Amino acid sequence: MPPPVTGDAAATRAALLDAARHAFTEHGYDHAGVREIADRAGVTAALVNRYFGSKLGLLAEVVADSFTVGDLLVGDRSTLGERLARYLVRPRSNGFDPTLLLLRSASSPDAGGVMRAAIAEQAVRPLAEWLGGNDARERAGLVMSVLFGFALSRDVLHTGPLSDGDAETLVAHLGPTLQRLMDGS
Amino acid sequence: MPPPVTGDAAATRAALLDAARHAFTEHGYDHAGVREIADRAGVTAALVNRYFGSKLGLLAEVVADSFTVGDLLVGDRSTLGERLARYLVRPRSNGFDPTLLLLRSASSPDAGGVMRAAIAEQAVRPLAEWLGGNDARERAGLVMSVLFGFALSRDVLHTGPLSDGDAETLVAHLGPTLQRLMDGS
DNA sequence: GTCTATAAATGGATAGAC
DNA sequence: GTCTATCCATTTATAGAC
Repeated sequence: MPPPVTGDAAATRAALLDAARHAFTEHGYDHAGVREIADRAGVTAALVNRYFGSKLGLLAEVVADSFTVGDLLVGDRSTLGERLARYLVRPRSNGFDPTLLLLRSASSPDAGGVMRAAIAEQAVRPLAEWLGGNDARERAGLVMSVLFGFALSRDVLHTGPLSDGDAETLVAHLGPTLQRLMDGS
Repeated sequence: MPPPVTGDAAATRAALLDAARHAFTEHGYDHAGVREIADRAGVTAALVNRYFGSKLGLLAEVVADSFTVGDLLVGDRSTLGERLARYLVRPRSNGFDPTLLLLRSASSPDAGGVMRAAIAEQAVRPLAEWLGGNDARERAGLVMSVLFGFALSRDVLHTGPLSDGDAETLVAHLGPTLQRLMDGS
């Protein structure tokens, strides 16, 4: 429900992108309709096709730069495990969340390919290079799988102990798990 | 493509259940059509409603006992981590796979509730009781999240290092990770 | 630039014949 | 018991008016 924009193509495009980020996060690609997205942006569905060609084109633009992990790879390396764990157990926001968007769209026949490519190029590969050492690609893949698995269990499957449990307890178990995977020990 | 069964209600029901297990595994609940399921069973779609009330009723019967973890919890506890890791990295079968069915159906608005309940009752809770000790529920939830995360990354996201990588390398990292989570150390 | 109207396809469910 | 025919809702995409 951003203020309805009228007459400005760039602003309308941006409003549609923002609405799509929210809708794809909330419902996943398949269950977010172009009508709902257009409504949130204050326009009609025809403009999705006009500006992005198709619903899939809209998704492609959304995920083009949504999964970069650069922000997480700063600071002391020996404490990254704990920092990742704290990032994981943070309260869910109700807006745009790339991880949730991924989990809820990955099994879509239409969106699957786009999502897979984005994760491989924007997350796993850069993390493997940053980690370095033996089995860097395998370790990077495993680290990402732990992040995805936790988010899936907590926010999609609503596994009680992970969504309601004590945050510090979870960090105490998750932090060392991630740190060891990254250190390769 | 089981041999088309005719005239026997029990056999037809069983054939539909088996076809549904395969179709839901392969495409997920939303993208497996009742027509496809009926075709695989050698009958027409009307019989799905006749025997299961609705497509969702068919799913409910499929998942009623599909996620029990009893089979995995046998043998020496100190080596369960490695055994779970070997189970995880096994070659994918092309038939019924409860984990894959879960991952591909969990974000469905229709099927989500059924899947969540099944995982909580058939997997997380029994595992927590089996583990015991401090933070048993949290540790059980985390163990399951690692299993799901790996399967998701390997079989849905097709993360290269996990699907193509050396099995022993993956077991060497995954085994201790799971063992420590279960031991709580 | 944006909208209305509609095309075209899909998918779950039901009625009734056999 | 099983099938055929049909209904009804939904969704993306397009044509053309304003």
